[in-house]
Amino acid sequence: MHYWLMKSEPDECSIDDALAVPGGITSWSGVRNYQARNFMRDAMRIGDGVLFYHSSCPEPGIAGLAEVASAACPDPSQFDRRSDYYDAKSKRTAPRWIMVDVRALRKTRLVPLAELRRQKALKKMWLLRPGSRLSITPVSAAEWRHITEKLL
DNA sequence: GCCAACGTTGGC
DNA sequence: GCCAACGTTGGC
Repeated sequence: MHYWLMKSEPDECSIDDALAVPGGITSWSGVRNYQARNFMRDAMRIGDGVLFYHSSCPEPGIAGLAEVASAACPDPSQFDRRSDYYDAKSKRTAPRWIMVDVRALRKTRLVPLAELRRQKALKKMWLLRPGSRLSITPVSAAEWRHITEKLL
């Protein structure tokens, strides 16, 4: 069992948007970073806990809880010429990019990035590393417990 | 809108 | 395989 923090721009898909879909299932497509891809491919399992994070917005922070709802599969957007995420170098016989399904579980209060930074217990959280930009980052069990039990 | 930090690309 | 140039991310 692992835990993750996954960033989404609320303009694109907010926690409200994700919860509004029947079943709460969102295809987490569009990841175009190898390290983030490798986390999905190598370490994510169905049922893993997910902190749903709003990024690139007026109030960046944790906005909800979710879970991994599928195994990794090829991300169709890489083959779609009209998609922003089209990758001409990716072949159907050897897809470069993958996605998982994420099931939104509930909205939480918004825990702002600045508040996360103030938590001693979260000092080592990947998200808070200087210069960290990864859209999918691991969360330790201790970090998960601290956030879900003390901050939400 | 700025810009620092990263990641990727491609010439050599 | 190096590394400069370029593109992207994302907080502020």
